[in-house]
Amino acid sequence: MKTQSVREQLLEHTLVLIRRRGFNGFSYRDLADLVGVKTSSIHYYFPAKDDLVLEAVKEYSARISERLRSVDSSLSPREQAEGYLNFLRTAACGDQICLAGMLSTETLCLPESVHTELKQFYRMNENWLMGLIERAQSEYGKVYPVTPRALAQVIYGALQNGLIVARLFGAPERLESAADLLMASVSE
Amino acid sequence: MKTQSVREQLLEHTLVLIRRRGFNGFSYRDLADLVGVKTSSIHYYFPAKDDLVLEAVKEYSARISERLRSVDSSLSPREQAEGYLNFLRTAACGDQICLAGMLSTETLCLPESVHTELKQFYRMNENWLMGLIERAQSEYGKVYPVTPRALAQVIYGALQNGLIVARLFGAPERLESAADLLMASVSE
DNA sequence: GTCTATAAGGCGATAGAC
DNA sequence: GTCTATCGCCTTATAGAC
Repeated sequence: MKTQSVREQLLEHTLVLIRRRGFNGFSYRDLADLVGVKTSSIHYYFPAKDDLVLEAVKEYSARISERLRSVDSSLSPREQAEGYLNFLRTAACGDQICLAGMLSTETLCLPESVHTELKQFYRMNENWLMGLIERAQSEYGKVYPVTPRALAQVIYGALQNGLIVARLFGAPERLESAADLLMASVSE
Repeated sequence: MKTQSVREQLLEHTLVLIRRRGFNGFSYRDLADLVGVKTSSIHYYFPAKDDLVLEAVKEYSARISERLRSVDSSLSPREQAEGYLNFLRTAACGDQICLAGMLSTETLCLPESVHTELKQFYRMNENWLMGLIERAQSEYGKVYPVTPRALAQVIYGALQNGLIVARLFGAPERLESAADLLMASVSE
């Protein structure tokens, strides 16, 4: 466990708070107590709550981007999908959903700058899944009832909802219907 | 426009407020101002905010239940699905997502009684879609890469996420990828 | 039923000492 | 950088008059 600066600790706990309770579901006091500072110290690093959430979504997006980028593309689409799903399965066993999935329901309460980041996040994940599907299509000659783009959007949306519903039902296996469709879509 | 009792007006505006901004995103003051009463009057009908949200989700669920029940089951699966989608398309053109889709992200802030209603709501919609898919399977001899139950869960989750993302992107057509998969799944 | 008044505390945010 | 102190407002909720 590496030592973190106060700013890093604030951002880290903000990620957790948002993924658990949403932008409107936590306060500066909650965050300050977790880090062990006073609320006024948060304002030193993040003048307004909008600044905090913007930095949080940028950080979260950067982490997922790095994770996608680090996937070994010499693996088969099936193996790549399995790795992607195992990451989501870990989340489905806890009480945190995707940060973007949470914030996108709070769209009307968030500034344009956050919308921009959230849209980019969705596109990044959909495009990555679409790449897998297209490769399975060209290499295995698979045929789909809808376009690879539409299928990627459906699967990604179902995975997002799967995390939400897994937590609601207290049943991580709720993610598996979407996982099954993804695996079926990229398998030979 | 029928005259509504104060209680009915409160519930009606609560549905809109939750679908726009979520449970943590509106206050008794917001609601009171919309109806034109004082906040203390809300407490007369709904002692606590938890009571208000519970009644709201029950009312919303009853409306969707009635809508599903009233679908003419002599229509083809394709026609039934088209009607279901047109209802969702109307929502996707406004700024309100599904009430259950919104509240399910706020699970950790809501009482057990609301969880129970939300779970029942998800099951109702998934079962209805599964019925369509199973009928298409038996009547048209369609084969799916996953079970009808899993496919119904995937499609319903993708439709829920579709409403959220349609609003985020300001693009109602974002719902169409999930709509396309549903239509492909129930067409001859 | 609806109101006024108020309780008791939480909210984001700022000023200024250290 | 972090603190104390405070501002001004909002929050849910209740008591009691009408």
